[in-house]
Amino acid sequence: MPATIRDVARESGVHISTVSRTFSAPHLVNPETRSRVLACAEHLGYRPNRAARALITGRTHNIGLIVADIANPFFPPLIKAAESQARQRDYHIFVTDTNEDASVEEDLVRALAKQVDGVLLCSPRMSNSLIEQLSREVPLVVVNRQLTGLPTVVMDVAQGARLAVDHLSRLGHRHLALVSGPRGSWTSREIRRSAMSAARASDAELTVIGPNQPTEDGGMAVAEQIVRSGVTAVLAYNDLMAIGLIEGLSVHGRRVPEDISVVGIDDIALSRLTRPKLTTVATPTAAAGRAAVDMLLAHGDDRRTTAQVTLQTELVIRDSTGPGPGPHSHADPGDVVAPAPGEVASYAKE
Amino acid sequence: MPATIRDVARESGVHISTVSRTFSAPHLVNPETRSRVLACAEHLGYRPNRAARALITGRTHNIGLIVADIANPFFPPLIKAAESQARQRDYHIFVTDTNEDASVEEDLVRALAKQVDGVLLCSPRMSNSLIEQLSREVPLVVVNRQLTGLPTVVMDVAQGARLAVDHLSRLGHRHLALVSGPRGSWTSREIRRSAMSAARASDAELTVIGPNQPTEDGGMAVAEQIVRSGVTAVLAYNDLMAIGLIEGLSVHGRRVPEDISVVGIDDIALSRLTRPKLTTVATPTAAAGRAAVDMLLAHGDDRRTTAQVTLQTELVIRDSTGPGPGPHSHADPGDVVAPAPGEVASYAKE
DNA sequence: GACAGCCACGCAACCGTTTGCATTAATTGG
DNA sequence: CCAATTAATGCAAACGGTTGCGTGGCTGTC
Repeated sequence: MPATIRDVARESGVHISTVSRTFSAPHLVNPETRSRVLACAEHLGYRPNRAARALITGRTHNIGLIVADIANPFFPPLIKAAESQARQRDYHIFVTDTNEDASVEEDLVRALAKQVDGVLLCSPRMSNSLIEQLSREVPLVVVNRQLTGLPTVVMDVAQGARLAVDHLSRLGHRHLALVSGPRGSWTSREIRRSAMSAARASDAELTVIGPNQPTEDGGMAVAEQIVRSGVTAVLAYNDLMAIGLIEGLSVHGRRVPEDISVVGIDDIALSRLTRPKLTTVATPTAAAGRAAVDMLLAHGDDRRTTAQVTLQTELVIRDSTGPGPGPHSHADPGDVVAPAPGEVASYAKE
Repeated sequence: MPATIRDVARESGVHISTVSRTFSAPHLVNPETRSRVLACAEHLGYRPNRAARALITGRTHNIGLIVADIANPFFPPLIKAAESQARQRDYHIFVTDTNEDASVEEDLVRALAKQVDGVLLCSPRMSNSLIEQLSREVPLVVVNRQLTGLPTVVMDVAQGARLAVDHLSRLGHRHLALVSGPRGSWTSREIRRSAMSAARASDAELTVIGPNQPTEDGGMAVAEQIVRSGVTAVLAYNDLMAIGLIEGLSVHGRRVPEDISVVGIDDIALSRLTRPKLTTVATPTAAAGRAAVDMLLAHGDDRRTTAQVTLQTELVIRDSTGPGPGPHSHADPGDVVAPAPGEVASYAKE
């Protein structure tokens, strides 16, 4: 039913190869002929069939994007940024969702492999070795996990976690808890590692609780443990969990930040709208989406370029953190000064 | 590089057509041969090339899904449901985002048309006539807009708006405002129509404010107008706006629900987590996603089946609505009883 | 024992494009 | 004025599958 290249060729009295060239190599065809062909194409409503083109060129002009959970507000800005970046280069994005299930990731990559030119793997839960194996079947860019030998883009969550712990300890909190994320998350391990060393450096105690589901419910579910543990400040794996946790704490009669301080990570739009407004570590998700697309499209066919991008994070101090029972540390001249509420403390990329 | 059907044929000593049949029509090939072919295919890591298959069968096994804004939490549950429904039938979903811009919708449909078997058009902002025109170029299922002659799935927001207005008027509110949605939204028109008639029926006054951007910012932006208008209760186009509005009202020193009651629409996950928890009209988004996929895949090639599905909505009463200045209407025996907070009032589909 | 029928499989055309090569016409240089 | 370029187009072989049709061998029937 839809017009094919042959219809256009017949209508404009040239060979199909000429029609093909008017679209894919216009400089090779006489301007006069070209405009005639274009007119016919327009008139017939002709649009090149991408499947057929893909068959011969080997490029589908599609990109796969696999995220753990579309419903997690962390991802949509990343997706939108990737989409608009891709669209600019005449690519389309295939978004899919694994429901936080490591075992479906593999299937999805394989299913996508044949109909895309590459896959953006965001926040993978599967093993490094499996990722490496898959990267031999289809070009891969990994987001939110560092992996040698593959192009990756990560947020500097270690820096963010350090900022958060420093902020809490400077407020006088000596007993902290870390509510960690899902099993298999590189980000969660990274946060844990960095938070522990930061706590040690400022002589605070850090209890790790997890792994947990990275959702509101996951945060709510640990509220009781937090209360029992007696800590006065919590760093959560992400904002969603922090928000769920605050809700759970209120059920147990604890107020934030008066009784317990809570810090999230991600700075999703929502964190500005809850009460109290959430103190959190802002991660540049849109930039990550753009970078990932750029990296995938950059190395045309040589798979050797394996750039590793690290994006910096910032601590955004809002209303969910307050003074703890310990002594405030008055900032020394040489010390990093905690910014006023609502402002932003950022460190340059190392 | 990747194995093709010919490699498998060579390795297993049969013709390519036999290999093809082992995958697309297994009953036509001898079980013994079949298992040999399957073994070779497995061994070579062969996976059929969907682009090539699409070329001859005319079916890509892909579905396009166009939404106004992925970052609006209303959509992710719909997307996830559509994805999982599609996956069950060996289809993939292409998600794209129009940034609430009517003019990019057309381009996206056309761009998708050639690489999908059909498009799910969610919450379109473009004109009916354009939709009809596009539906002749690619099978379309329209979600969140009623349109004769095309398969559609809509939520019964008219019913929802009526429930909301009745709820408010029963609480004693006589001056209501409707914060409407974006230009071009069928849902917004529908809500407006129904809310106005419900207000008239219960002798309340209804001020319409809009059109507005359907986001938190959009809600926040109308707070001042609401305050100036002197209304005591507001129905917002969606939860996001309701939440933004509540935030904006607090900036103007108004408390919800003590000073002003607010009702949202959608029942996004977030509406349970804000303070106060939002009273809202729950729309069955997941069911809509599933239904849309089913409808698209149902009518194989006959485009004549144009079922219209309407999904029922429910009023969920939480903490953002309270008594107004007017007299409470005590529920008559024959009246619909407002349910206890946290419960659900639902009407059967008409 | 010949014939109808069926089962498995091979053959080859086809889907809509791209692209290296051949062909023709027009242009340039010597 | 002819040979050598160059520009514009045609030709046909791919790309990786699917599918209608044909064929050979085997079984069962009378």
